[in-house]
Amino acid sequence: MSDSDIHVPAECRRIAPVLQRIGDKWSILVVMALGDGSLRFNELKRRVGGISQRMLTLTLRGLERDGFVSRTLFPTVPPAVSYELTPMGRSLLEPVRALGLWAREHLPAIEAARQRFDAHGPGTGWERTRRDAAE
Amino acid sequence: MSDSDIHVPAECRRIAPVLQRIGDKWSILVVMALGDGSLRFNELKRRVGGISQRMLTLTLRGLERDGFVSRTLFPTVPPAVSYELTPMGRSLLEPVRALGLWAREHLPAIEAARQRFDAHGPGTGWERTRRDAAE
DNA sequence: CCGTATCCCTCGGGATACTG
DNA sequence: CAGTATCCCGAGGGATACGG
Repeated sequence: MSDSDIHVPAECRRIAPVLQRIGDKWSILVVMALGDGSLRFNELKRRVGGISQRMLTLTLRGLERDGFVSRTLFPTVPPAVSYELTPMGRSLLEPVRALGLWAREHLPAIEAARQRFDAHGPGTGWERTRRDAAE
Repeated sequence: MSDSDIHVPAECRRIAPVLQRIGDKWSILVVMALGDGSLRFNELKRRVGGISQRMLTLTLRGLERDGFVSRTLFPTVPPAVSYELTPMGRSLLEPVRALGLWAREHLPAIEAARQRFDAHGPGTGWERTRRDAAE
């Protein structure tokens, strides 16, 4: 299977679920928060900011299930739990950070495009009409 | 603003929306389908496969609004419309493809992790318990 | 401290039918 | 061909309360 197979529909369908996992509301935030090292549940909650207890739990379970995050329980009283990225989780960090850098670099352009689109409505911006049907 | 600012909460919050745009159910599929060149509406629909007419329209509008895709109308009868990636859309393709390669490379590991997790339940896999509270 | 359980509401998104 | 309009359902996710 060559690298150029990526654009084949069948290939796209296989990677799409992964993209959506990463693209869900909280996963990347949690993964990036764990990028600097292990964190306990409530530390993580504060770091991410805005996430509900329920969603942090669900997100962590999902990431743990997929092998991105490891969970370590210290059976003390009160109990302590620390989360940390697995090797695979850390390797995920690289392409995700690349996308992050891209996003940061192009955010102004995106917002500008939105304003053009919303202001002048569909019809300006990158929208065009060809009087000639030839390409 | 340095590169290391990526892990700062405020920075993450800014890139998260972009990640979610890309991570929605159809956007990447459409962007990747357009990676090879411009396509007309129904060509695109067939290429992506499984997308409803409604969702293709909505996805394209979103991508157009954000400046990823340009729409060109040929006022013939019946009308023809072709979609193609803008320069920014093409530049997005790079980090997305990087993530795609990562996904393909690690998909087996992810699926294996899932089976461990689902079979033996939470408790095996990367789950651990520390009898000593020290780290 | 670290969750699980429940309620509830919004939004994504599929199916279908209709227009220029 | 390339959409728009309508209906409708299930998943996503917040708020809150409770348990070990």
